[in-house]
Amino acid sequence: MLADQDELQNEACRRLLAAASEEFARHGYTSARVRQIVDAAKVNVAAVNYYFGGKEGLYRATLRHLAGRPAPAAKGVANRRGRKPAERLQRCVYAILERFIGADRPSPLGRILAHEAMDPTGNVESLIGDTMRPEVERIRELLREIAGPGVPDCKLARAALGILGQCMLYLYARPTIEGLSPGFAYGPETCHSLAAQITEFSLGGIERLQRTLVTEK
Amino acid sequence: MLADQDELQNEACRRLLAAASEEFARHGYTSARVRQIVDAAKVNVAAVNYYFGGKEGLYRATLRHLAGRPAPAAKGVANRRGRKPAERLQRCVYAILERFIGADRPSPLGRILAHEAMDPTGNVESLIGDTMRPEVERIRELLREIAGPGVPDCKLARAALGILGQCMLYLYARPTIEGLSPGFAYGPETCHSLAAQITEFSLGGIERLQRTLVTEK
DNA sequence: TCGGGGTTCAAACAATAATTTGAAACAGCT
DNA sequence: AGCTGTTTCAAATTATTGTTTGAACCCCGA
Repeated sequence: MLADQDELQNEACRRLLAAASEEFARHGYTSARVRQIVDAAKVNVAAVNYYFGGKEGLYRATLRHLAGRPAPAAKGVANRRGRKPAERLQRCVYAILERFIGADRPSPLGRILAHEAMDPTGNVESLIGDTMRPEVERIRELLREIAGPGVPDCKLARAALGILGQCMLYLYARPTIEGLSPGFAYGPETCHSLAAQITEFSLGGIERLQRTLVTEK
Repeated sequence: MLADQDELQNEACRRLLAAASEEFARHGYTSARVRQIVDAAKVNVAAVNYYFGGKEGLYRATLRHLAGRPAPAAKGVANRRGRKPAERLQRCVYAILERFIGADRPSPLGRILAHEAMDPTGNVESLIGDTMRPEVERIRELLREIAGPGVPDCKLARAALGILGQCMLYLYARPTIEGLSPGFAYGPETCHSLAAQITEFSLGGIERLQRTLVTEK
């Protein structure tokens, strides 16, 4: 069995990881079939045991491999000072969409995490938290900046989750959405226009939160 | 094998369907184990074949059983005239939350549909559309009523999906959310306060859509 | 009491899927 | 070429899971 850092040295390993990403993304850990993976990877069945020690080992390696690479739009971009908070929010939303939904094709990591969220295997409890939490935190900071100190923390937290929810819908329910609104198509432009729409919508939501707060007082 | 309408006549069938709902909801069709189901139902393994002709038959029966019952908050309530559109929207959102997320405990139908959305088995293509589409349609009509004729249809459609997305997050990602914000707890009150928050937020979003449209012109 | 439909049961069975194995192929080195 | 360690392969093995079987059971009417 290979050491962790050797995972990509080998051609067979690389194809195996690529195929595994696809299969696990489509079906989740339990429903994924190693036969399917090795066929797609054009590799013998024994290879997964030889290199990764079994299905679960391959799963863990896949997770490491996918989560290891940094988010497509790095932190710095969205956080750069000197931009309006609204614009930073939009960049942040775009980054989430790109990372979890995928700009050109569905993001394997996103789908795997979605499966895990629905039906945890125990292999990623921390991973989910570690990859999601920063996103939510960043949004919440931005919202705080936009909304000012008046809006209570709990409402802001839920608003942040709401934004995340709007993004995640396009990850979780892609087949459903495509069936539901035939005009809707996932394409390279989708991420941008979605980010714009979600941001706009959410800014309005925040404004209204502020206003109703004032009214209540 | 029993005819469809006899599914509930029998004590064993009832327990079987109840247990199946739970198991399929937790893990989805493929990952669900019939042994798990029959154990929980305190019924012999052979029963599922005897009564339903197999795992898939049981799955279909479960779906019929769950989807057959009308939505907890019937159509009429949300659509009653003489209320402000905003209030009707909130009732509509609440109905969705209650139906798919569940007021007291997670809704099995919701979770099964979520699994299907992620990884379709082909047993419910129509069911998903049939249960989701009316909700989205209703929301879109309400939004049209609220937003007036100025906002283009496509933006309204996405806004409706966005609202649905905010709701669905709490269905899909329940374990994640609970892990992410420890203060958050699902309880009987959750549906109401969530509905209020989501509605408020979304009304703001719509307002802003109107305003930016005007500005653009 | 008897007999027969409907139901339950433990055990056998079949099908699917993961893992292991031992031999063969390969690459690099002397 | 001959040796050595690594990788690949088809086939065998084991594990898990869904399905079937045939006997036992139960209830009810003749």
